[in-house]
Amino acid sequence: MPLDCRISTGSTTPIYRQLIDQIRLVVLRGRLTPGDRLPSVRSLAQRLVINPNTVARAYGELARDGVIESQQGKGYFVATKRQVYTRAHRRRRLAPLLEALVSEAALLDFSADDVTAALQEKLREYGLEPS
Amino acid sequence: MPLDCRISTGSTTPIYRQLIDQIRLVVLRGRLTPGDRLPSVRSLAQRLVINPNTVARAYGELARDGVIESQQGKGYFVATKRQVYTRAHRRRRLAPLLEALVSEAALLDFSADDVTAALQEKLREYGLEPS
Amino acid sequence: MPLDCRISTGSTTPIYRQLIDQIRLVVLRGRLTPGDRLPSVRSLAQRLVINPNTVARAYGELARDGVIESQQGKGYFVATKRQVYTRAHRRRRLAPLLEALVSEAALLDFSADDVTAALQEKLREYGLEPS
Amino acid sequence: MPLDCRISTGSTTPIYRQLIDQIRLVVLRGRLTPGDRLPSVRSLAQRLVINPNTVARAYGELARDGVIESQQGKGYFVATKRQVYTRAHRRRRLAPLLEALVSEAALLDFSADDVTAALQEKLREYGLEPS
DNA sequence: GTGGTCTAGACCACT
DNA sequence: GTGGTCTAGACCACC
Repeated sequence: MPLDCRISTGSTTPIYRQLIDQIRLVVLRGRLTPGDRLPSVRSLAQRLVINPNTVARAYGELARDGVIESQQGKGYFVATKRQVYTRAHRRRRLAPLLEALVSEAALLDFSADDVTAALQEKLREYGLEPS
Repeated sequence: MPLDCRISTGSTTPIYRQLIDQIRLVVLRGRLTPGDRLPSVRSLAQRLVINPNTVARAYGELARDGVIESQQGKGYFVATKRQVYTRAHRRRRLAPLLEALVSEAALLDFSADDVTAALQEKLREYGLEPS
Repeated sequence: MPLDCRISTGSTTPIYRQLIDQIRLVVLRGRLTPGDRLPSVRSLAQRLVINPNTVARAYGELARDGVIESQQGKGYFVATKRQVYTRAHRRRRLAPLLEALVSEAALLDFSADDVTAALQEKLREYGLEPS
Repeated sequence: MPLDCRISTGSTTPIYRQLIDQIRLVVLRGRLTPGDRLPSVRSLAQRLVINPNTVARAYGELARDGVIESQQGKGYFVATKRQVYTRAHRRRRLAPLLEALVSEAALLDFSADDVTAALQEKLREYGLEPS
């Protein structure tokens, strides 16, 4: 049972973004490993009852980011070389979100402990446990 | 030395948003206190070499949020009554930012400890110390 | 003790407006009756510690509206002919405020009973009792 | 027949405010339901013969208030989750409008009964019947 | 095609 | 002088 995605058409985040995020997570969690084949554009589109172009776009962007690779005529596969981001790159991507969170928290007069506690809870939700 | 703002026109975050964030912080830090007058729309625009409409938009949104107040023909002033929010309201406003942070952190394969450490650092930057 | 006004300089409503409203009310309530003399511009300004121009402006607008009358060299007096507004005029002035109230109440999902009850309370605050 | 708005350019209330009020009402009355698409900024501007920026401003403020939501590249849609306010919050938002109404009514020498009757009428106009 | 931002400049009302 | 509104037109990002 490879890749069970759940799409909500009513959401404000576009479908192709939902696909991208879910596939990235599936790969990250190791439920699909390097070399595994993804469902074909058409089959996934049919299963999720969405436009094949939308799936194609998600696959395309994932390929551009090096998460998956296309093999002409065969389909898309999880990339063999795992994407390695530099520490700096990863921090740079996280920074604005961290900034937004803390700035809003400060404005709302949350204490440092409140924010930290809320973060722990949300991390657990995402399966990220402290060591 | 009233309200030294720094605007980067090259940034992806729009100018009016940069203004809003900086003014919110200045008020939060107490460098401008209730009743203090802000620079006039036109003078600030001239100083930052941006369009007065852009400043007006930032001021307008801050006023809608209750951070500052306008007095016709006199200018903008830091709001006298500080906004009071309910616990539920505050959590509801923080939630999407927390969600965005952790979801991106998971995608980037950060450990729970990494995120927590980064949060602590940013909290300190904002003057929020753990008790 | 004629005309005890209370001015709040911190308020967002300009001082001259506060003066106008308070004097209108005092006349309306009959605490100053037609022919009564108002404090001189300079004495009232001194008492309230505000700019004489502000008092002059308030008096001027009240005179323009026919609430008070100036007698050259003698001072300002409550108008002898009481302003008579037509029913239509008065309703026209109240209408937009009524519209604003009910429209916001509807948006906030208040019941008709809630709004009516809140109105009764506020009317009592202003000394307007139902017959 | 989607969203018939009527704009009066002669009115003292700004166009963008008229738009906001009318759209709020249309949503409230259920003539547009959650998920429904609003006319595009440019098409509505063209239809009403006003500047697109004016429509954009109205849409933008409605979005900030959570009445509608924007989906990049797709358009504006009636918000799916209806805003939930606390009792205290709702009363706080209604208070200044109530104050304005009663204060003006007192100034115009309306009786408590007059104001109450006028309120009942307007409430009925908005479909709010007393229980 | 859609919304989002910014500029330039005009006119008004208020103080 | 101040803020408030509106117009005209440009450029970008996203879908």
